[in-house]
Formats: sequence, structure tokens, C-alpha cells
Amino acid sequence: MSKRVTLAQVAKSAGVSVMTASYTYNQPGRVSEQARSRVLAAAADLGYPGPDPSARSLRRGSTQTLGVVLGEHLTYAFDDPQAVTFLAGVAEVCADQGYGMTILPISGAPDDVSRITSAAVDGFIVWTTSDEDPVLAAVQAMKRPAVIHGGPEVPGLELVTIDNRAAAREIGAVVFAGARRPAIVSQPLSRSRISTITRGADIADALFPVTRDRLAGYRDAATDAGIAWADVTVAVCARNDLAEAERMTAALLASATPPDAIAAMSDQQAAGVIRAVRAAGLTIPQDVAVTGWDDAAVAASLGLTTVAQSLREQGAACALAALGSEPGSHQKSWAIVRRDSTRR
Amino acid sequence: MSKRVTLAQVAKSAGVSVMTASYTYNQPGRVSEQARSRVLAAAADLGYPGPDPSARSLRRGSTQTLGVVLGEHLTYAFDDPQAVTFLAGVAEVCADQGYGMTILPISGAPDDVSRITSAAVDGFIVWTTSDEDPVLAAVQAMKRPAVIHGGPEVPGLELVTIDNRAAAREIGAVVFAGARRPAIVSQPLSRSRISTITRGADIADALFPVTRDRLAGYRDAATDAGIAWADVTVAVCARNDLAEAERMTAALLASATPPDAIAAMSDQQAAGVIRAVRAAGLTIPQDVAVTGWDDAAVAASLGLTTVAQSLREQGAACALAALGSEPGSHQKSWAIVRRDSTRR
DNA sequence: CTGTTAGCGCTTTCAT
DNA sequence: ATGAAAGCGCTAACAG
Repeated sequence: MSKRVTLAQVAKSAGVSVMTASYTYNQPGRVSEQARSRVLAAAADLGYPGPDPSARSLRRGSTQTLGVVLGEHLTYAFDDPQAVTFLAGVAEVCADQGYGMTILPISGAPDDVSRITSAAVDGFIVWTTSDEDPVLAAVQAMKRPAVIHGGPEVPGLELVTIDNRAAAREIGAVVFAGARRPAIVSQPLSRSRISTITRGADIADALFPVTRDRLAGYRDAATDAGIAWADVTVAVCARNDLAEAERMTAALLASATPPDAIAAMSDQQAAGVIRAVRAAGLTIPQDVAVTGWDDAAVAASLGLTTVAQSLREQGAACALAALGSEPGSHQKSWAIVRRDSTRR
Repeated sequence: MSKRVTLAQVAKSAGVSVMTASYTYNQPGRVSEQARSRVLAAAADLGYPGPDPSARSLRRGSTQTLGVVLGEHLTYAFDDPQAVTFLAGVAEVCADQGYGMTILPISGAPDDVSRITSAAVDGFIVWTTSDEDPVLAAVQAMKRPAVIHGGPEVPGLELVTIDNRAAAREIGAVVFAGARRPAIVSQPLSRSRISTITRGADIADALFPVTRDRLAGYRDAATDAGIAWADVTVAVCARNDLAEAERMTAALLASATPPDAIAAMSDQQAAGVIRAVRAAGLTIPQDVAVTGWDDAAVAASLGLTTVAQSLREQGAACALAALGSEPGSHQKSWAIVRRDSTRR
């Protein structure tokens, strides 16, 4: 196994100084045509793959790479179309700016912190997580530009998020209109991801700020509609997927007080809700009004009333912010899309 | 803006040598309790975020990161559920082994090569690409462990793929059985991604080995069934998505010789085919038999006969191979799943 | 258990 | 246009 070829070897073989070889790669205009071609020939001859990225990063003090921290099990992230769309937005900007994008595998174990610490990146983007996630402190300690998507808010770090509470209040008004027994199919409250069904949930239990804000918004809407929060059923799912939402909804519908309006926290979940409702022989929106969140492709094909937001744009905004630009506010970057899954 | 804190500063502040400070982070057992706590205290005091990853990589000669090369526009990759599933498999192994995963944004522009060259990674994983992709030579030149998924085969690099030709021949036998006018809804033939509809396509035109092998397998199947390849219509889609497959299929069905069997190269495409067939008022499988590829979630819900393969497992295998283990053969890691979209 | 030395491979700075 | 020196921040290798 041949050792790694270095720039010094190339320079020697080409009969020039190391700097001339270096310039050949970094400032070609500064090198004579002759020297340049000799260096390149020597490089080709020796099989030199170009300047070593780690050495270059050390010297330059920059890695040209952004780190994306995906909460807990990576599995969830790639199974979640919202997260994938967000990643696409980040990737787009990275590709555009010639940056790499490193996915930082967070396992939920205590060594997560060291994974942040040992990441060779110029900045961090943190995908929605919970208040007590130790990863946040680790990111903060890195003293590099960092942007959190969704939340929580961390002093010194940028935050890119919509106003989840306001959006939930508004879509809540739509879905709960005329309802007597509203329900919420919620995303997990904490990183432990426990499924539960409760009545009048304690919103403070929700450690994910995004989930918490949405619950608060739905509560606002319920109150506005004259429904006591204690009468609102909250079905918390462990994961953001269709199947679990379907099971949960089936359970809700089989209960003594089946809901007549269900607000889901994603279109994926709403798709599961719709299946369960139809499977129960009920009609949407007459028997049960349903709303989703995100306005993904599936929302249009299901005729789902939902909250439109562009995770892709938010991903791009996070990347740009991590690269130094002002993120600007995305608080109002959402809109209610009314379709046929809610009552008029 | 305070300069970066270094290990040397921490050591000095703690009143120990640099090595003691280094050991504190890397071999804590080797350091006395007293020294350790003094170092940690000094680090906390100065806000030292831990050893600099670039410097450590340079010194150790390893980055603890794998690079994943996604062909052409990143957009495609994240929109393609197969690619995302593959990434999940890679990510799983990376998370498990404490490795990061760097997505290398390939834009199709000439500077792609430099993005490979300047990637600080220990190994490469290349997602299916075409024969003449310049990225392949760049990866090869890096002299690091590298694995190609799907193809093409490159000397010295590992290859993880199923036997696409054999699988296509077998599913082709199923979908073309009893058909008189078979058609194929194909993935792109080359990175230029041009949509076309032709008869008896020249298979050598397909520069993506995966596509080429599948076409060859379908041709085998047609020939086996007594159908001349010249009579098989091939509709080439620019992208692997539902919408384009639907449009293409609509065009096929509106032609003078509408197909009575359609083999698609992904379940996504097959879903589009099914929509178009139904929209034309035809019945599956009686009027038109349809098959997909991958056995994604959508296949089961559509009752689609398809080729099952686990992109996730293949992603994991690629990652393990890039980390040094023998990849083993995946040639036979596929199976035909018969459902109701084909004739008995 | 702790420290000294030497350099990983490169590029910035400052000459020439 | 080219080069010499210096050192980015860290850790393997080897003493003590």
C-alpha cells in the first residue's frame, strides 16, 4: 500500500518549490504556464489526488462544510418527508455555495455531544428538537454559526421557524368550527416519544417547542370556539407517520366520545386519520372534520385543509444563515389552505 | 470576536503540559484525577470546545466521515424515495459506528471533480450513476475505499447491486405474459435526462448501467415470450416520479397501438402508470398489466406486482464496505412479489 | 502518570 | 513569477 502522496513530493518531482505546486492548485494565474504543466504532470505521474482536505482545513481555518444535526434516531429523519424536504433545502444552498453538508448522526446516547464536538464543520443547523436536548449546549459551545429550525430558542443561536401557535390557532378555528368533541393527533411531546391519549393535556409537558406551540394554538382556538380545553382529546403519537395516526384515530373513534373534528400535526398523520375515519364508515367533513399541516403533495390529493409552509425554503434559510446571512423572520411564512376536509 | 481557544492555552491555564490536556480528552484513564479535573476546569473556564476536528483529522489521518456522492442535481436525490431510503441505510451504519456522513453535492458542472477532491472523508459511496460520469475517475483518484451502488463497475472500487438484468427478465415474464403490445416506462438513459418514446430502443444508448441492465432483462423477457424487441415500446422519463410516468402513459394509451402491459422501473412510476390507465377507463390487469420495481410502501397499497429489493440494506452494505468490511454479493437480493396488477 | 519532541500536509506571509 | 520560513492545532512515539 503506497503512502499518501504529498504536495512536497509533487513539487520535488516537478523540480519546483512547494509553493509553486500549491499555487498551481489554488492560484493558477500566479504560476507560469510552464511551471503549471510540470506540476500537473508530476501530480498525474505520482497519482497525487490534490491537496489534502484536512490539512487545508486546518491551515485555512475553514472546512467548507455545514453540519446538520438530526435529532435522535436518524431513522426517523429519513422516514419523515418534512425532514427530507428540509434537508433538500439545506443541500440546495450548500451545493450552490460549494459547501459540503455533513449529517451528524445523533443516537440519543450520551456520546451525542462528542459527535457534535468532533464534527469538522463551519456551522451547524439543528433540526427541531426539545428543550432539554444536550446537543444544544454542545452546539452552542462550538462557538460557530448555528441555526435552529423550529426550536427551541437558544441564546446566541439563530432561530428559523414559523409562528406555530398563531398558525395552529387559525387552522384550529377552521377545524373546530361547529365541533363539539374536538381532538388533536399530536406529534411526540418529548424525545422519549411515548404514545398516549389524554384529555386536556398539560401543554407544559411538551418539551418540543414546535409541538408545544401548536398545542397552545389549538387550545386558543378551542377556547375561542367556546370549547373547554379539558374537553379536547389529545392523542400523542410516538412518530410522525401515517400508520400510527391511523391506529390512534381508530382508537379515538371507538371510544365513548368519538371526535367530530381532528387536527393533525402533519399531512402524513392526517392521511392516517382520514383512512381511519373512512374505515369507520364516517364521512369527511360532515361526520368528522380533519386538518393536516405542511401542505405536502399528499394534502392536495386528499383534498385536505392544512397549514402551508415551505420546509424547503426554511432549510435554505437555515443554510444561508449558517453561512452568515441574516435569516430574516419566517414567523409569518405560513398560510391556511382550505380544501374539502373541513366544514364551511 | 475572541480567537479560537487552543489546547495549549488550556494546558497552560491548567498548569500542565499540552499532552496531559490532550490525554484528558483522548485517554482519560491515563491522567490523574487531579490533573483531569484541572484541565476540564480550565477548559470550561476558557470556553474550550474540545480538540479541533480538522487538526485532529490531519494528525490522525482519518476524518471519521464517509462521503456520499449523489449524482447530478441534489433535488432529484431528495425527491426520490429510493435514494432517501438508501441514504437512511448509509446513515444507520454511520450513526452506529460514530461516523459522520457528508453529502457531496454534485451539480453536473465541471467543478464536480473538485468537490470530490476537496472532501474530507475516509471513504466514498457513489449512488448509481452513468458510465461516463467524470466523478467516477475523481473518486478513484482519491485512493480511498469507495463503493458504487448500482453501477457502473469501476476497477478497484467495490460494487453493490442486485442483478438487475435477471430481475427484469423475471418480472418481465410476469408482466408480458399474454401481452401483445408490451411497453416499458423507463428511467432516464443518460445524465442528460431526455424524455422520449421509441420502439425497439437501442439498449446500448443507456449509459446508466442500472437502466441498461433492466432494459436488457425486459428484452430477454419479451424475446422469451415470443415478442420481437422491435415491437416493444420504451417510454423514457427524465425523472423518476409519478407525474411524468402518468403523462407518458397517457401518451402511450392515446397512441395507435396502446400497450396491454407496462413494466415500470420504479413503484413511483408504476403509481403514475396506474393512474393514467384508470383515467383512460381501462382495467388492471385485464386491459393492461402493470409492474413496478422496489416494493416500496406504495406497492402494497396499490396491489402492485413488483421487484422487491431493500435499498436500505444496500445502503448499509455500502457504508460497511466503505468502512472496510467485505460487501458480499447482493446480486440475488431481490424477489418478485406478485400482487393483483398482473394477469395470472 | 507526565512531559518532550517531532511532525501530520498545507498555505499565509514576506521576501526575492 | 517563485521561494523560504513559520506554524495552523493536534497527537504518536518515545522518554522519564
